[in-house]
Amino acid sequence: MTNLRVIRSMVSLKKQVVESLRAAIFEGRFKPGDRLVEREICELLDVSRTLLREALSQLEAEGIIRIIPHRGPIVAVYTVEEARAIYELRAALEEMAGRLFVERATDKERKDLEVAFAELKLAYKGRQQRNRLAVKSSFYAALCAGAHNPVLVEMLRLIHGRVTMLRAKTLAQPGRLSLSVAELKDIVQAIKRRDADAAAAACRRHVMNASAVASSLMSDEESEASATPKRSRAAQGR
Amino acid sequence: MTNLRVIRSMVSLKKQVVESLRAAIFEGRFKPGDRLVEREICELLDVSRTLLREALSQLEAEGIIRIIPHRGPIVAVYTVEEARAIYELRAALEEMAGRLFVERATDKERKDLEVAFAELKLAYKGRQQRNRLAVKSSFYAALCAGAHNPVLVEMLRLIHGRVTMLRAKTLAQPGRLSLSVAELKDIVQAIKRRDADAAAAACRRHVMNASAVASSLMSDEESEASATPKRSRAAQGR
DNA sequence: TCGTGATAATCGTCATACAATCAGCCTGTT
DNA sequence: AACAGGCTGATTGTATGACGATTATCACGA
Repeated sequence: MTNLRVIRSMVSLKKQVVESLRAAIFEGRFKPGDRLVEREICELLDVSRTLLREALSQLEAEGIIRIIPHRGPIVAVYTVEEARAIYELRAALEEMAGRLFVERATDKERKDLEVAFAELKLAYKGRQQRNRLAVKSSFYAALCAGAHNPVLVEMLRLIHGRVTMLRAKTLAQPGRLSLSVAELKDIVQAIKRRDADAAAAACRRHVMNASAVASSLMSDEESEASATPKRSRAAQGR
Repeated sequence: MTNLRVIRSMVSLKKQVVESLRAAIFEGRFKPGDRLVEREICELLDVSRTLLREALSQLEAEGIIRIIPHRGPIVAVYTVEEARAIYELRAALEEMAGRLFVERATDKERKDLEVAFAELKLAYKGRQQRNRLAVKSSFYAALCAGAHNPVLVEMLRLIHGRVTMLRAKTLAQPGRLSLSVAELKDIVQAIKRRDADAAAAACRRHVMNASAVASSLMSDEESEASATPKRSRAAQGR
């Protein structure tokens, strides 16, 4: 059954714009707090303001930018406490995913997960940063697929977006890599044993470790920021 | 400290449009599957298509409408299995909220919750449907406030939106009311005892009961719907 | 130094336009 | 009668340009 379909992937320009902006932000080409002036971005992407604004609306709904009335969109800035909240929720959701996977995944899905993990283990030995993100993301995709809960997957997508932004700095933490692989291995093994509680616990542990690293980094940076005389920010009326 | 602020409730027209549409859908003025033709809605709300489309984008992100390429937006239709997924996630989130409330709520927040529950108990004795929704929503608001996790609250908002749509039919289920109050009472009491596990369990139980009712109703309706041949809508202009 | 007003930059919203696509109808052919 | 194909109208996707409203900037005078 070869795929005869015509390209037809006219993915509606708008989606292209959304993805392009999201990618740009995740890659750090726009940093938290940066203003995204509409006309500039229009020229950059070569689309109309109408369309761009629709895309920005969507990104705001995803929580990766904030649109301040009459000032325009800025890349979202998370406070330490929001970061904690994000990881806390992520822990709950991934715990749930791990448990559901054990309860519901088909044999094929279990196989897929193991394959994804094998690839991940391999990629983490190498040195390419790029590859790692892709591989990790496909590991998560496999985990999500086995949970058989589309709404959970949707929420995890949102949360992972926010985590990606937080991780902008956390990345490339020395020693964290091998630890991370070990944690994921725990998950995979618990799943293999069909031990739902252990899988859930392993998922939660993995997130909480990541959270600990991230939040220690963030608080460093925060204190350093508050020590630096920062340009005064306009009061946001309450 | 009187409030001198000028009205300034220029809540950005766009937000008004979003809220107006959301309310209309929740009230059942548009039903799942209905097409939302852009120009008609424009006239209805007396706003430009530009603005309307931004609002629709946002509603799509919230998951209460779906935009089908080149066919336009329709009110979201959930399958039985999506409904199950929604309640499943809601259970997990509210369980989390209940637990966090016990762990973190201030005395004032605990008091607020009890007040909200008292009002709810009262309102459920009365006969006004309207009031009940408002009161229940403020009960949840109190619960969320004490959890001290803004991201959780955000996700719960999304989920509750979907539940509201599912509940369009589930509502006014006889006997469910007093049961529901009893379940909420369990939550409040567990919280009063500062028993996090019990509070979490009570929250989960409450959602799972609601889920059971909803899904039995839905499956009834589903079988009936598949038996009835759907009618096509006729064009009115002649 | 501090207000204060003028000025520029940017956003919020609108009206309009047009190509691309979809849905239903018509028609001609078999 | 059935059906392929084409025509037409409705609707969406995207672009353009405009204009008032609001915020930010900055120079200027008390």
